[in-house]
Amino acid sequence: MSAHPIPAVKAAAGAVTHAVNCGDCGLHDICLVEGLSPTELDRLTGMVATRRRVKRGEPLFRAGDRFDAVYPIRLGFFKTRVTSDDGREQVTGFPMPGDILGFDAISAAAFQCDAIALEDAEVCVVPFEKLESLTREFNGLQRQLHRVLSREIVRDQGVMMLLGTMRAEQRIATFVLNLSQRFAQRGFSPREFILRMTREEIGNYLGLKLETVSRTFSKLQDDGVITVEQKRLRIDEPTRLRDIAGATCAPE
Amino acid sequence: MSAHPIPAVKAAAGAVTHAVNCGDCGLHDICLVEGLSPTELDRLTGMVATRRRVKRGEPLFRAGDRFDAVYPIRLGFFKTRVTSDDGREQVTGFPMPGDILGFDAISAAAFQCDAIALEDAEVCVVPFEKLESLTREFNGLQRQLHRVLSREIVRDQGVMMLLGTMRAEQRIATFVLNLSQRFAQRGFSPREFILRMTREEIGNYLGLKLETVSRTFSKLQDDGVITVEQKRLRIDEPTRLRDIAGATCAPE
DNA sequence: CGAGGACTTGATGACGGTCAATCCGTGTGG
DNA sequence: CCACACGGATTGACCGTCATCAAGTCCTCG
Repeated sequence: MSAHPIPAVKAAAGAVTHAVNCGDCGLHDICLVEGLSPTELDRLTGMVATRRRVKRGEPLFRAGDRFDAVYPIRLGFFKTRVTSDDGREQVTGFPMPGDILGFDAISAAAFQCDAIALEDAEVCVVPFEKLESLTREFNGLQRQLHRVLSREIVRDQGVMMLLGTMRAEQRIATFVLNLSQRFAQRGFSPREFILRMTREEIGNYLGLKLETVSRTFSKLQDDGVITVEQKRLRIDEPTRLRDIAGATCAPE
Repeated sequence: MSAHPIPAVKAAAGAVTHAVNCGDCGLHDICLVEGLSPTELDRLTGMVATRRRVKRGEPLFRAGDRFDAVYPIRLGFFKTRVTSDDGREQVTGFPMPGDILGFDAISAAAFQCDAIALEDAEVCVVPFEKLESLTREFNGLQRQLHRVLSREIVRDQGVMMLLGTMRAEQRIATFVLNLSQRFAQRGFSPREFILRMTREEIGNYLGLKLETVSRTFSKLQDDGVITVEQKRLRIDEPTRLRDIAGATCAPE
């Protein structure tokens, strides 16, 4: 994988400063930007002076790190995971470009989960204090921030439904459809995409073991519903996949 | 169970208007009120002109209802649940006094879950538009609102951990400890309390069947860790219960 | 006081977990 | 450039946990 060109600016380790324009970002509908006036957009853009690159496998932040910014994703897949005191891990999501990382950190002023890049990635750095004060000026931005926070809560409800009530096959089908929809929202093919995460990470997220994930993929392939080879996945029969998922409220 | 006295004021069905004082509420640390200045408190109180009573088994709201207020709970236990298109249900929480209902509704301007009273209950009615505009005036209140929203997200992560990685016994132990802590926060005994929900509701929340819940309670009782008789539960050996729960990050 | 829901307990079986062997693809170093 | 090593993925055999089905008891509430 080719390295990102190194920007010719002086910057803190892993931090990059360069021209940012929220209006040109192409992730409008998903990020904070939806429905803002030009003035609001300008001010938001002015605030996001910094970006940060994260290399594959590296954490953007870890549970316990001090919170002072949220991170809209520009580029690349992440996983978020929480770890219990006795060492069990739970993957809580696979955020992708347009999603915003860090909202779990507001309540305790410290991050509650790890955010690990699944591939070389880039995020915007939005200082949260500044964002808060900006939302006091602009109703539209405030509204949007609350919407995004609430969307996160709704997403989590969907994951609970998934973990609480679904069989293995249903979980996998739901997971695949969810990815498909999110790719579609972002203008990518909903029919064919790359799984950036391992079977183990998928399994952990879905409350299954990696062997079960693998077996279930194989079964769905035998049934002609999908084609999987390694990380490449194609949905051959969306309708049947949806039937298997059971018309569920897919998380996110 | 004796009926609530009917207030001698003209009010919408199920709605009651009477003097409210957030400062006297006794749910400070949990609700929106924490750390507000007297002025802020006054204005918040002024906004919460209405309370609403909900009878046992009745919904405070249902998925799809139009959103215009959030509901801090004054009195009584609720359950929240989401329902998938194909009819599966998932209980997503058991909010109690001090918790606030309705944040899932912001994103789509409609509630995404049902909130059902598990006993006769009373909530404050906080019109969300007014709350938003008040938070634009008062930093403290804004900060607190964001904290509460974020706390909800963190709570959900804990539930995912529970559903994704724990065995039945561990789930039950975690569930009991969680209730215990929340009772303690509210000034009630953490050692002995009433389970307001049925075994089936507990099971649904924990991703187990009601028989498994019953059996697991019985086993923990045989082991001398807790005493359960019907809805009454006592924790006899907190330490062992914590061991079983596995020092987990207990949701909420 | 009666009826129906809630709870308990037992017997059985299925789904997914566990353990293990093998294959594959990728990236690394000689 | 090739060989090898290692992590990831697949597949099989077996087993355990929890779901399912069923019967019976006990509260609770009307």
